[in-house]
Amino acid sequence: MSTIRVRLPDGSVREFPRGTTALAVAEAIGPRLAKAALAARIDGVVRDLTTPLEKDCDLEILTWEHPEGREVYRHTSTHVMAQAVKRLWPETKLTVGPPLENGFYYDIDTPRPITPDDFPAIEAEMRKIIEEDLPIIREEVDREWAKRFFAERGEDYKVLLIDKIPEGEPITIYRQGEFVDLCTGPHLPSTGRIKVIKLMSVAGAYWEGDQRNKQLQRLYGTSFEKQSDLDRYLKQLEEAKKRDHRKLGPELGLFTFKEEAPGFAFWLPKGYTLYRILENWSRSLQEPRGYQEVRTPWLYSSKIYETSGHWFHFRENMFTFESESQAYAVKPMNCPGHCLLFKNEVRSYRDLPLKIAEYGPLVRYEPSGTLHGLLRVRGMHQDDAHIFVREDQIEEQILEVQGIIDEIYGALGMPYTVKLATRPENYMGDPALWERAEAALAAAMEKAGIKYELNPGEGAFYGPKLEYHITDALGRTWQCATIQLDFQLPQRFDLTYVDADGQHKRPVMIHRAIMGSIERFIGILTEHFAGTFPVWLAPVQVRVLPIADRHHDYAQKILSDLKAAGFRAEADLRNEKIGYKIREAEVQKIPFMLVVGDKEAESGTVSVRRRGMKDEGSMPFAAFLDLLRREVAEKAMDEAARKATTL
RNA sequence: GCCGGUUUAGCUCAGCGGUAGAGCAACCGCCUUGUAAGCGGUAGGCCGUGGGUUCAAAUCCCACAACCGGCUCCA
Repeated sequence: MSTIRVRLPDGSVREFPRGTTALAVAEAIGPRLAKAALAARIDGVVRDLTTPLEKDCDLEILTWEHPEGREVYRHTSTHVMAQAVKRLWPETKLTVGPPLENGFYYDIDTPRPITPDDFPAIEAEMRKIIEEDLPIIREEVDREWAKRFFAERGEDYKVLLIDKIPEGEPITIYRQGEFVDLCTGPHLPSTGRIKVIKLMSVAGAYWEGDQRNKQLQRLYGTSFEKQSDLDRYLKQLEEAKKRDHRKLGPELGLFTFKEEAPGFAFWLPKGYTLYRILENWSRSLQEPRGYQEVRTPWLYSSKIYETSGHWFHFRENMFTFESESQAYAVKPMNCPGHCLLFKNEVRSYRDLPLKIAEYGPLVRYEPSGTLHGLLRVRGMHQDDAHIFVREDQIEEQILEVQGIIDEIYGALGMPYTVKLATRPENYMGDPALWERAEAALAAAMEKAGIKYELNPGEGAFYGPKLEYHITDALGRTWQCATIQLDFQLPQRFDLTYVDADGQHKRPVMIHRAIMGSIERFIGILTEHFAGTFPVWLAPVQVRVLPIADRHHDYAQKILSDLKAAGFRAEADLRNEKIGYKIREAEVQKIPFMLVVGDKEAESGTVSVRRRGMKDEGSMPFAAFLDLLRREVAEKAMDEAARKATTL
């Protein structure tokens, strides 16, 4: 039979001579499709456009509109980049170069470090390679031949990579001009198909991601079909930069960092207001559920961490020192202290579940290179709690915590997904207990009707954990809330309670945090809302703007009434035009501006303007207070906040 | 911690061997102001810190620190 039947995505079936390439099929369908074609999905597998079709199949032509099409485009782009680098520095050794969501990178071992100053030369060479429109040819080769081939070319890493390919799998190489790379593909038909390229940055990266291995140069780039798409992407990056909490925090007077205390935030009055709102919100959800808040020491003898196991597992990450020949550490987490509190009294089964909450300071040594604004700090405070339970209470307690999580993330409009992190390599304790703990967490999620993924080997050393990954306005995910089940610390601290039968029994410990580090949480919220906090969170809710000096008395009266009603307000009494005052309030993202002049002072009204909106006209001051009360009580999201969180 | 980069006025940045500059903010005047920047003036800097090269260093070299982009790590 010399023809084959090809079924297209719309269900239609067309016949072609056997051996017709996917690209030829695209051409037969239409010249525009052929021009846009980047790759082909043949019976569900993404392949080169140049792949000959040998039998009846399903065929989909992939273009820029398909994520897989973009991936192929970026994958070829990274080959072009590698080729350019090899032309400029032939001694360069290649390792791996995958596509990314918005670009690509290649990890290379270069004779000297690449710097951004080299980018223009590399980009120019890339454009030349694109200009040359080199055909890209796939070849399946013999394993030994490939090893010899790459060894001769000095591509030592490629030889190592070949050894990692499982026996029996085909070894494929791709050629474009003088450049040959070990690669599974697929790729574009020729280098000329790439239109717009740009190198983005260069960074260090370890071979195989292992710190003990040699550090390579990771060269990042991106590519698009249209210049306008690149421009839009660069603009997006600019926008993201504008809502960077490290920029917004100081601008909005929330917090600042100083060289004298790396990794610690200075909370400015407005930021600390926000901080206290979040902390008190947490209290208001926990106290009715029977949590008891404590404050425990922040400096401990190393002995307590030897007991807990942290000394062995995390000594390198604690600030430790010696005093009177005794080793001490600044508290990096609350659990050991809470274990001591549990032991402070004889506990009855009637005391369980015992919920101990603490918002105290924690200090962890984070290596200097890892610090990142509020998102990675050395000094922090968690909305932390430990729940001591009987084994039969585990499920109900996890479900209760689940309720708090839903309330908090629901109010903030942040969806989450759950992962169950299981026993890591450096685990402590009896594997049988681990299995029970993992099963208990899984059962609780089943009961709550929440789907979860497994995150194998990512649990804490003392127990498995449920990780809540929340998604922010920019679509990034953050792990904030966590529920961890721990059979180990109760054992190591020899915690017991007296059960109904008079026997001493071992409690189980649930470690849980919902916002996680409040510092980090504020960093995330700042970027999520782009600083446009909804009125119930905003450090300043209202700013009163008098038109002229003669309205200052009325403005002051409005201000003091707002404060008396429990709102966070300020007045702008500077000698400036109203437009100027409004601009400043807008820049500070204050939810409500109250303009007051002759008309308002006479009639006891205020002229209301919401941030991001126009003048909304005047209303009696009492009516405005009602409006404000309602929006705060409802945790309402105003138009500007909604806009900031929906991109 | 590792690789690369950056560090000049409160902020954003220019200056890149020859006596420190701009805009915005701040302060002081004038204007008494009606919904996103009124006008004029004043003041402000051991050019991240410490060494070195040079007749001369913000500028060149070295070390350290902080920060930025990544990597590794994250109880």
